[in-house]
Amino acid sequence: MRREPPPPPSPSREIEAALRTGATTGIIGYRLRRAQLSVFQKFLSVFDELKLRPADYSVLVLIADNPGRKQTEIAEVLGVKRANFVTLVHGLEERGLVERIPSHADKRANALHLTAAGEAFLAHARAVHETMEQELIARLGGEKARKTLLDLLDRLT
Amino acid sequence: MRREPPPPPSPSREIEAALRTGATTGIIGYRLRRAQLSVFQKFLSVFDELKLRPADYSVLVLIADNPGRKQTEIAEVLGVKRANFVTLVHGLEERGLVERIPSHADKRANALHLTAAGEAFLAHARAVHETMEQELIARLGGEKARKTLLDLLDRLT
DNA sequence: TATTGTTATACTCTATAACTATA
DNA sequence: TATAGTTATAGAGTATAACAATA
Repeated sequence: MRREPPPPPSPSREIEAALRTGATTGIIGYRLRRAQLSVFQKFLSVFDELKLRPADYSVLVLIADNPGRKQTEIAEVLGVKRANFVTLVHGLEERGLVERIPSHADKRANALHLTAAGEAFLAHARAVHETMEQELIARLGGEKARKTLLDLLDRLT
Repeated sequence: MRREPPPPPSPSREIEAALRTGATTGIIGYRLRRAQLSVFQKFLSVFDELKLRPADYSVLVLIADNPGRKQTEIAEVLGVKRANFVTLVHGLEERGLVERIPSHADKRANALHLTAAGEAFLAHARAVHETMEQELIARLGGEKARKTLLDLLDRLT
């Protein structure tokens, strides 16, 4: 049985230790940012093959669960400006995953739907995501820990 | 006693409800991002008068607790590229908060210190931050909840 | 008048390459 | 050769203003 090689002592480790102790221990925003960046980095590497960014995935999920909604509605829920949402949804449309169907009830609006290809693609993406999610849950220490985390995060939002 | 006016039912609320239930309930990364953005937004509004961004504050705290370190060391711990750290620390230097003292041990390096003005400024900033932190802790439900959150976040990092 | 989608634009943050002066 | 600081630059993400078509 091989031992893990010990990490080399480096100045940055000393400083990191200092950052994590003493007067700076309780910086919630800082720890939140580091954790979020770490999870997003994981997401990017896992979804690299699918060419899906976090925003793309959330848009696909939201359209799938709420078909026929206007661009403005989907964008608002995700906290994306409608001006920036245009580029996002056009990219998904060019890949044949999303359809922008002109609404006959309101000729200004586009109703968003997934294509058949989009549904199939999302099914695969959801499976990939579920695997990642299970790994995160394992790291947290189980389902109960996940629920605790989401509850605490909601109180900050 | 007046009742709060009920929030108007809007399409976005319906969609948000859909997002928070069903198949998309457990997206840890999404919830993490929303909470982080919310806390950073709070930070920006609270520190607007001090013209301090989150990265600025963390740099000041780190220099104060680890005086004499090189730029590269501080930058690395914070996850900032040393190229981008230059602009950051120069800004703090122009405001008279930080000194870049050429190291005589290594003529390539700058040793970072806070000026007297920087120390005073940081003392004030720390007080402001502590107030914000206490508010976050209250929202979480107390010290124990904060400890639980930081522990869970560490497992994701 | 207000809203939907859109374009244009700008600002911040982040990432890489390349240079200089030292080591 | 490698490292510290620096400059230049490019790419995301995000913000606002303004326009045409429609409500």
